Amino acid sequence: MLKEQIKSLPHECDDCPIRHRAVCARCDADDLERLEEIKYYRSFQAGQTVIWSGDKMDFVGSVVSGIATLTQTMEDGRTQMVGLLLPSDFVGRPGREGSAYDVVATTDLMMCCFRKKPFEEMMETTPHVAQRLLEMTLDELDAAREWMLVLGRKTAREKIASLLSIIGRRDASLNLRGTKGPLVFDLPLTREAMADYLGLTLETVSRQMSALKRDGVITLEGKRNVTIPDFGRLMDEAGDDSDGGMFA
Amino acid sequence: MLKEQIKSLPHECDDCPIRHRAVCARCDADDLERLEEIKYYRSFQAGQTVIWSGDKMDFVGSVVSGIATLTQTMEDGRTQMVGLLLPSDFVGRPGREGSAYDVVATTDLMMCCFRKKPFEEMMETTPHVAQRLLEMTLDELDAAREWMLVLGRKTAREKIASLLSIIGRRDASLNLRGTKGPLVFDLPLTREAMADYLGLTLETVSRQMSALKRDGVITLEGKRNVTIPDFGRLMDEAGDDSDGGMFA
DNA sequence: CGGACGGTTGAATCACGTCAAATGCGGTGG
DNA sequence: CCACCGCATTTGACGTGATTCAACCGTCCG
Repeated sequence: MLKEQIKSLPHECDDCPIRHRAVCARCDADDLERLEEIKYYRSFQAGQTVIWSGDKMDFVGSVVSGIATLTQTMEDGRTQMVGLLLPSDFVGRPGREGSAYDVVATTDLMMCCFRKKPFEEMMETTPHVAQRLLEMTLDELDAAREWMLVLGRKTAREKIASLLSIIGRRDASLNLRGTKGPLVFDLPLTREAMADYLGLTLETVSRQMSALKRDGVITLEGKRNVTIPDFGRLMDEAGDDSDGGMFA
Repeated sequence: MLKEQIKSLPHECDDCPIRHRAVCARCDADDLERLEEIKYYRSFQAGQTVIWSGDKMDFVGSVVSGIATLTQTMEDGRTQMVGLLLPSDFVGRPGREGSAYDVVATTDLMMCCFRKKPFEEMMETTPHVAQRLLEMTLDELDAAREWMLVLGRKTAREKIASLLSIIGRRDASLNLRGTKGPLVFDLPLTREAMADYLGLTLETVSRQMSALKRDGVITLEGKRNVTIPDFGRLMDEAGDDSDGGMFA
């Protein structure tokens, strides 16, 4: 798992796994050529901090593979996750010096970075990048707002079910599987990270996971491998409309 | 208060109160001319619903005056506010048919609306609008994330203090007053709306307001008029760094 | 006057947090 | 191979902050 980094040699954009979803999704060949000039790859090990809140950022970029978290921390140590960065998600904000959040690699992580200054210039001149970034930011805003409902109004059990359904759905859409039949995936988060995501303590997370298992909503193989026998059931537990909002 | 609507006759953009903050902030004379052609004004009374979640939206627009809320509701009636729309804030999402949220006028409200189709076309052709919208959306995303920390990790008392400091600060910046000396403003929200904002019950809101009053953090004149004798003290109660992040 | 509405307050309950101890597992070294 | 450690996780007992349910108040308005 340590030497995975070796295969992290620079890709060509053409065969980049996030080519069609990332901030560069709408770029044409010319745009890509310009991007190639200002881009570079960086890899991080699981647990490593990508940026500290308040630190100066001289790049922006996309998650190519792996998972990272965006967290905010209060002086007394209480922390809340405010973003979960999956492949194709964008990191950093054009037009701002420092990072507003801690960014931490949860798994081994590969990032495609762009030097910030030239990237900002490119945003002014080529519309494709800015358009796509707007679209992605609007999506993130919607996700953040859904998350606010979870944090503000759902019970612990509903929160867990919501998280599992989000990850399960996202995983299914990545792997092009439908939501019929049992859904199996690895939970890429520790109990503590789940707690930070949901505004709970890790003990409560653990208890509710056990409860969902006991009640047959989920099955666990080891601590991290989750299977969902009935996705509709999980949606009910999450308190969500179980209408067909799949593949959003 | 009913006949306020009468003075709501169409403005010229030139003397629009939100000219320099709204989505049109960066537009030049030519851009404005194009906008004028697709814009119209709509007014709403306090309590009126601007759009229901799921309804088709044939416009986007800016809040010119008054306050509106963005809320999400679960089937069983639990509701969470996910946005507080103050003058200059943008409503609606280009490239989407329906509204994802309920939008409700909290006070009497004036909106500057643009027909959606032509607005979307304009976004493609004139960069100023899209650039400004991206900037505003990124700001909203930051606000949503700060709010997530409030919802997930703060106590009831801290939540109330956070809300008061947000409204107080915003009010001070609108009226060009500093945060030195006592700060006085009208609370534009009912206890219930505050509860929906903070993920609390209205009883808890009421109790904590009383507690903050009892402890001298705030003073109330009637139910709605708040004065903050010491803003730093309020920030402490909110659990925020009381550093000088003013006028962001 | 009476009813609607927003707000306050009290008492009882409960969901979740806190504190503490136990379990299980992979890794490391003897 | 086994003893030992570190770490994530589970589980239990207990405390508490926020919700729930309910009574009550003041103001506005027909």
